[in-house]
Amino acid sequence: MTSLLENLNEAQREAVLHVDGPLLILAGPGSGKTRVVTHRVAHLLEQGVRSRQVLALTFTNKAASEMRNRIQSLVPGEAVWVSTFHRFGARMLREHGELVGLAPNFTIYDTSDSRQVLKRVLEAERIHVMGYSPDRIAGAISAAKNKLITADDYKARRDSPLSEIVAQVYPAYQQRMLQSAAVDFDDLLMHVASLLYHNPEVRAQLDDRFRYVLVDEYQDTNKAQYVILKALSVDHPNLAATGDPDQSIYGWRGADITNILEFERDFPQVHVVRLEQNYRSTKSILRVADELIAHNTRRKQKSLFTDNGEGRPVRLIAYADQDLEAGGIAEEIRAAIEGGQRRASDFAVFYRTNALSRSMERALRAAGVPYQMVRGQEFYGRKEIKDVLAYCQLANNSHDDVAFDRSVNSPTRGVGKKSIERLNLHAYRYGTSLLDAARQADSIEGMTKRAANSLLSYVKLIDEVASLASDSVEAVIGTVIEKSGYSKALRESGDEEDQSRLENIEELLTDARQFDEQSEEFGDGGLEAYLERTWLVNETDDWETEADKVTLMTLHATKGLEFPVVYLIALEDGILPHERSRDNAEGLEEERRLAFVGITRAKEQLQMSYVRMREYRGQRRMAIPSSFLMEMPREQLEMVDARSDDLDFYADDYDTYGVDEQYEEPSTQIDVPKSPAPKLPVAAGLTTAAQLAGGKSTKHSKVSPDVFSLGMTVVHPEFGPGKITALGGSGSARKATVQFAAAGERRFVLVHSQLRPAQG
DNA sequence: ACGAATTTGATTTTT
DNA sequence: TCAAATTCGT
Repeated sequence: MTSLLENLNEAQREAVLHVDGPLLILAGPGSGKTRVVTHRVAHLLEQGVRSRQVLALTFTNKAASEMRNRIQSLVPGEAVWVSTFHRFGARMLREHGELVGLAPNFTIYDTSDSRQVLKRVLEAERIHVMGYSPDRIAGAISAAKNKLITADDYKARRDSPLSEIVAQVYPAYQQRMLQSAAVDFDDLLMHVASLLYHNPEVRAQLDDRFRYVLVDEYQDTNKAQYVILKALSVDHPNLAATGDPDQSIYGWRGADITNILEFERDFPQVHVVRLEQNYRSTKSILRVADELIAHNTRRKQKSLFTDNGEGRPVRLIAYADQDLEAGGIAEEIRAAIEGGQRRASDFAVFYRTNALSRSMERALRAAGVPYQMVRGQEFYGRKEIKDVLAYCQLANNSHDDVAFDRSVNSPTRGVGKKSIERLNLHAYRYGTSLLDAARQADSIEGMTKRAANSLLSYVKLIDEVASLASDSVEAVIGTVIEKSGYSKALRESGDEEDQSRLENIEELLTDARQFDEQSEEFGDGGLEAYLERTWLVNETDDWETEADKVTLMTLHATKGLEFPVVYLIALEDGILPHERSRDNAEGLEEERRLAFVGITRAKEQLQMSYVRMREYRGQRRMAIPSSFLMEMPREQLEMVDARSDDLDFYADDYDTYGVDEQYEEPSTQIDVPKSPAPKLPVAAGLTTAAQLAGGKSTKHSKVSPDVFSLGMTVVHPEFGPGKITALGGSGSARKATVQFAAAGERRFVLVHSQLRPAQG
């Protein structure tokens, strides 16, 4: 009991001790929010609240699993339900979906799947799109759903041609989705909100079941999420929201900052706690952030403070162009690493748009500095993975026409465009699914004998897969891969790319096996559960945090993270307030928050920069410094003009921040290296061929994933000796990237790999 | 049905 | 500029 409150400040303690009634935790950056939330859950359980009655909702899987783990370590053995909003929505719809006309075995379409459906509908309904792209139309539908405007409620506005299109296509799209027993991401929330609204008994039942609801990042909730939360907090109004209006950066995705601004109005008896002490950044960094964000109007007054040291002044540099900017930063990072003051992983470079990473990447590569980009390329989104999963989806839900489309002719089996067209017509005419239409392939007019036969054997395969559904997922996917001829086609292809596709498919099989093992232990397995995971959990959720590499990412991706040294680049008009956002006040404020979020990620050092000339879409253009720079305490910034050649930034001996080691800064020149810097010794420490010999004998002995560490020399029976260059995840999810002497770089899921530490 | 050629259009992207 | 998406040609 006492231990729970140890090392908490006054405000944190207040939040942790709050039990009944609504609670709003306004948590500034670096204020120990997660600690407060997890400790509060532990405290609730100590007060006799049953763990089944607690529901914690997050936006990302990463946040959910972090919270889950931290609660677990505080109160072992207690099963609190921590979930993303969308997974929660999916779970509710599996139970109560019939109330909104949804079959329980529904499929969840990702963005590209639902875009596919939309295009179909636009075509089938012969809707004049008047030059609006499907993406644009989909965006409008999504926005409507986020605002909880249903297809029936949607009304076209006279002044908006786009809304006229939406008014036509939205109902048709929604009908098509329901027919296919499918939902898109937005539906997961909208359907739940709607069923809670229309079914008072269900609402009451769930309100009772989830007595204590916690929400993370409340500033990012949209209307649908707001309504869900509200509905779960009528009879038991114990909603605890944590968030920070100043970090609301997803307005463009439907997040409504009003939710957090008006929480107190929505829940009159709310207890408000402000977490204002920052444990992350130096005073100078915090001051810059604070002064900038003070220019926003839609916010809650907070006064951030820190006991940390003053630290170095925040630097603002003007470079001549982007290559000098990137080169200067890369060189500085290289020097700090080489001088031993910093590790590569201490550094992060943030930018507004992905396109800005290019020059930075080039410069880092030239300087021989290892880096990683947090990318959006997700494992389950890869073509081959989606292809294989489509068979499973269809076996699970025979109405899933998108899955049919995707799988019916991949690998190619002689069912071409013409046959599909006839099939479509038939299905449309008789109102059946494509799969059911295919069952009657031989009686469809115009269908060639060849195509009909192919279709019938395809249907047979799907039926067989469906009959396996109660088996292990591994068996299901294994069957698909073999009997569909998918792996055969890849094996026989000479294409290099197909080779890696094959590997990915094998990784999928491994992933399925891992899922089977886990569900054996904890229950809740089966094909549908597995599919749901592929739809709602993407692999980028655990990127390699342990890798000793410089991190490059967009500002949006930085939320929740921190780095000792941060470079914020391209602070230019039209880029950081982005040109598409700066016209309206609302948009401009969000851009400012984006800058605020970026700045407050920095622990010890922050450098902001802009250039005078930027190459943009092929055009060289004069760049104007961001207006945000004028809103910062300029007299406290260390301003540097990189035109002068002999600058010595660290000539003065600044107070170094806080408890940290006082390190010596190299006196770095800002001018760009004239010749490429020497490459890092990547292959250093590799095992010799002699050490390899013993490797194979360890092949089947189990090794705990925890024995592996960064930089460790390892041996693989197939690929030989290598060195671990990156590590991520923990337990059975622990993954490693290995640089092999002979076989290049490869990634492994450690529990399943044959990777072993090298002996000797 | 595939690869080449060309057209287009271009923030951010938790799910 | 440049990459993705569509169309074209075989």
